Amino acid sequence: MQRPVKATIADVARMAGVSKATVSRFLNHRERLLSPDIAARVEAAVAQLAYTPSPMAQALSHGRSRLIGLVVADITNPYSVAVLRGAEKTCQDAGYLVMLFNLGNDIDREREAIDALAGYQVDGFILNTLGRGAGLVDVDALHGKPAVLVDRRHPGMHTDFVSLDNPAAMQAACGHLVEGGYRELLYITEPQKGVSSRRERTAAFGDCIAANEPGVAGDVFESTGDDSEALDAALRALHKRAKRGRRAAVLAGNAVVTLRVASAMARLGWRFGEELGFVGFDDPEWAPLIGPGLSTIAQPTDAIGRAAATCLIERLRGLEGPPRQLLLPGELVVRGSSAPA
Amino acid sequence: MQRPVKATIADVARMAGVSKATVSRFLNHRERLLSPDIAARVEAAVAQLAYTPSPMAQALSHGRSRLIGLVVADITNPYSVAVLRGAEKTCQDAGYLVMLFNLGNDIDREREAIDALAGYQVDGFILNTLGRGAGLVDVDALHGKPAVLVDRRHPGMHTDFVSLDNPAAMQAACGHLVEGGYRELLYITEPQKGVSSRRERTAAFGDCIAANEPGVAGDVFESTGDDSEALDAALRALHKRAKRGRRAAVLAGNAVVTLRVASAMARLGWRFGEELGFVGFDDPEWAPLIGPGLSTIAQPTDAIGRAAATCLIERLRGLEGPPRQLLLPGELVVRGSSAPA
DNA sequence: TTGTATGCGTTATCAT
DNA sequence: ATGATAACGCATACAA
Repeated sequence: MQRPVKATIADVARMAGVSKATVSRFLNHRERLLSPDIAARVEAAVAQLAYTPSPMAQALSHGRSRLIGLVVADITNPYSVAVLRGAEKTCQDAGYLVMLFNLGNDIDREREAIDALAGYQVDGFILNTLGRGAGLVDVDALHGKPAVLVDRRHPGMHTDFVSLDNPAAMQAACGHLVEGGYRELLYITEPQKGVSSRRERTAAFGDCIAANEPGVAGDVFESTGDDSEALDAALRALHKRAKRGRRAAVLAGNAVVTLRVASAMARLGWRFGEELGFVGFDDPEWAPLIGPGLSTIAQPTDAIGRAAATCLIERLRGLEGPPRQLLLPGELVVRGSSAPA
Repeated sequence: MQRPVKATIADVARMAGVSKATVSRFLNHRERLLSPDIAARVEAAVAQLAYTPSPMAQALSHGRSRLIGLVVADITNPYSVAVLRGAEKTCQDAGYLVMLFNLGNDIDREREAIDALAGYQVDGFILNTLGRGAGLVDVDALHGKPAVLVDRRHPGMHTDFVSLDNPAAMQAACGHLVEGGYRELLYITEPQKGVSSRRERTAAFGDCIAANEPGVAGDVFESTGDDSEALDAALRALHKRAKRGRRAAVLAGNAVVTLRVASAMARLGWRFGEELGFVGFDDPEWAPLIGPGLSTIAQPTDAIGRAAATCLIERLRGLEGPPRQLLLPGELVVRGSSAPA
């Protein structure tokens, strides 16, 4: 005796003895008066049939799908997942569903992702992609739909942008180390390529060093996943400089680099906070468990995701105006790895 | 001079000088002969206009959306994300897009998630949920669409099921510890409640102990996130038993528990492989970095995700037959935490 | 083989 | 205030 087929607007109309148009109006334009008795009848029918409009049909007709396309460069990245989580929740709460497209670090598929998502009439995009490469989207590849960029800017695409306040975060990290007596700093980042967040952090690191010269010296090392020898060598060189009476510390550009550095320290038999100080961007759950605990810059990932979704939804509701930038503050989490002398 | 509006089948038909039906046939039923010249004209028009059918319209008309609904209990869980990654990739490769719904551990929203997804006409479901609670879906809540369960079975819902081979994995872990000379085993799991995978692992642990009695003794402890004292006490009790000349080891039911145990060990000032041996389910990236390295049972998460998606897509292609079970083998990764005497 | 007409479930534009 | 009807973009019986 079950109704496996969902009730349609026609069913409701028939049961209420009115036209489909009336039912539609009841649902969408409650403000406009409809005679109370008719409204009551429609309401009853809707309740009885447990009627819910088909989002697909709505999308086809009215243009809006209540779908948001989320493109992420690499879902393996815990940062991306953390952001995704906040964004998805906010979308859900606002009645939007998320369509996910993972690029798997295939930088050239960005355009493909946008197009696939646009095919499903998504109302807007949240983009956490590299912002470079062959598949790079120009602003009008978005099919006229609004987008918000997360963590990484795209050259020439001026849309809303949400990210960590990289300069402030880097300054907090550097300041903390300098205060702790560290004088030789090495910033280790993934290859910058064109990725805006990496460049911003590296630039901010340079600014911090410049501001503390000549007492403090700094260097930058680009680490790739496949050359642990180079990383070890860089750490040894840093340590050698420390030997001349200047304490040395490493700054890691993200959690992936932090992991590499931790592995290198294990290989070298060194301890965080002893041979080398350490502060890393991102605050993974395992940071407290490595050696004396890793000091970190915790990103407000959840807030970033929520802000991105909120930003987009505001645009979908018609908010006009120039592109906005939301730069959220990071939080310095002090643990043993950056212990002062 | 750009065309911001996507070409429709009508545009193609007009340009080719044929009817929409002919275009549709050209796209969907290439096998049926259409006169070569007409086919050529349609093909040219399609290419020229860069025409792509609207999946939404197709879904509305033809019923199929090429959308797959993915419901996950908690996207914070790295296991879920790892599975999601494999599944999403396989779906993409098969031309399906993934709609994501995260329950955020709100066990009662499962039904809501299914309904929301079904509203968008998803062709099928991949479910990595708890399988209990008020919102539990019965088999016909799926609106007649196929589903595949991942990691957790649902009582009374017989659909395809993909998961780690829990008994074999537990046996490998226990066997390894017993061989290494460990005699007092403690299995620490999240509260089992009704979750099938937790129950299976606990049961398998019991079987392993039984098979090794009386030489080996085992106990089970349910750990919640908010009572570290209880966990510490359990570890102390275990260690006390070890003192009587029987080496003791902990088995952790998943990565979350592993993290809790590692914190506890740090609090107690104990070292893995010394005071207590250790093997944990799941192989997080940081496992090598905790103490002498944590021995683990690595789950083939990517393969599980791929298998789940493949399973579902086969059903979508019409595969009939009784529900299938895919039990994938785990891999014992030996590190320092389970060093023999 | 190809074209015409209809339906999928809604919303919106007209009348009434 | 309400109802008929035409889109929306596509697929498919049916007619030719």
